[in-house]
Amino acid sequence: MAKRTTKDRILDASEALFARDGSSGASLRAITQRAEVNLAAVHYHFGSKDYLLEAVLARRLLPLNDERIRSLEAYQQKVGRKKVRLENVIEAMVGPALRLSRDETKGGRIFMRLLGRLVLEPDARVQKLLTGQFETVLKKFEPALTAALPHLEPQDFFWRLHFLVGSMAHTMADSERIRLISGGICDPDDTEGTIQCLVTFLCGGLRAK
Amino acid sequence: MAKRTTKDRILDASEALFARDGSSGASLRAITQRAEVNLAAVHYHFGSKDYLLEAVLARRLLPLNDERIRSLEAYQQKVGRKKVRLENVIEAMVGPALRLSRDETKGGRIFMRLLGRLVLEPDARVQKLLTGQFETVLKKFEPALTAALPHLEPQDFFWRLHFLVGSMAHTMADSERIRLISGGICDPDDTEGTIQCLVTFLCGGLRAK
DNA sequence: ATTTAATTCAAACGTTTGTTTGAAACATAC
DNA sequence: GTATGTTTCAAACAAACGTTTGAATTAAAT
Repeated sequence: MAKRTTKDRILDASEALFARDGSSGASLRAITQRAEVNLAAVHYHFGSKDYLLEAVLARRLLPLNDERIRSLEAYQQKVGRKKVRLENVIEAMVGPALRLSRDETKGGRIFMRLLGRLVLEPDARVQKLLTGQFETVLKKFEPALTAALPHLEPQDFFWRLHFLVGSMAHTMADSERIRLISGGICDPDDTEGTIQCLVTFLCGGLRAK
Repeated sequence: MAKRTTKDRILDASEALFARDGSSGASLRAITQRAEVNLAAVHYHFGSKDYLLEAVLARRLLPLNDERIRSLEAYQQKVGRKKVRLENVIEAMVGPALRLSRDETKGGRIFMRLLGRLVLEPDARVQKLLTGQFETVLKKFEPALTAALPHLEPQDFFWRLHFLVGSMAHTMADSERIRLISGGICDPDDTEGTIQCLVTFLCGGLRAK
């Protein structure tokens, strides 16, 4: 049995506490205590609290965006020169993200909550990392999206993309509230059902009017 | 000229700094310095940092939800027994919120950024306040929404409401990113245009399939 | 076994944190 | 003008913060 290294234990504990208490609310003492690791280990392995946060993000985000792009390219290869279906493009975009948000072995809800919090944090380094990641994905998806939505003006196109991101982020980050407000009718643990429901909604909105 | 009281100055400064730095990232010293007020004034007027945050929220949220409910009731009175149009119901829900988010005399973007951050903060008192507010609004809107969307299963109904909240919250909280990713094509300062664009998208999504 | 590098540890550093205190300043009433 | 209640102020409190240090420990290499 491969034992978890000090570095991984710190990353796991940081992810959980940054998500719960915010990047300034979570203290290194609380993190190292949870990780059962010496306080100074953070600075030894990561350099500072800020670099630690970056490492927590990178560990999940880089594989996620790889997966998105791989999904899209796989679909594009499959359809060849035929017309792309909007549903499939959207699925390639939100599917991997939502699956990650429900995969507890990879941070799951915890990481998504953290991500949701960081989006509104104006820290320069964090913002650069996040928008950089998003732009990489957008660049890859834009041709397929415009091909599937030829009637949309550029202005509406970007606005609706913006709304899409909002729905997706909210669904990924806050998975228990839906259970509450629906009185138990909706089950966020049904990942594939949630994805399909979201894709339907988004495609309806993107195609509107 | 009515001069701003100490209490108001503290509320304004808190709103700005809580939004920028988070509820734990913003220190009372930074707040009182910005408000040009003595440090102890916070505890004299509000009791503690936590109660201060509550006061910042209540100042904006209570009037907003009053306005939403008033908008809906005004529309319901106008149409009488005739069939309600989905667009108008959604407008009554997201319109006041988005207008508030663009009204710089009432906190505007600053308050919305704060709100967006707090939604994911699991602090018990804050959560109770926020979900309580949302449930009040939902109770009022639910009949009109189900009337305008009779074909929707309860499960889909709540999921799509959830997606709606996500798009709305994201649009309110993060008004500059859209300018960036659209390369300047979209203008978040055009409040009514943004509202119409959002309402169209949401209604398309709500009606989908 | 000895040397070298990598990692862990307890303790302390100087700041900054939220909160409290008691006196000073102000306003309002008699 | 004296008295009363409200608001402001500078100063201090203990606690928690991120970070640094140098020795102790472990692992790897020779």
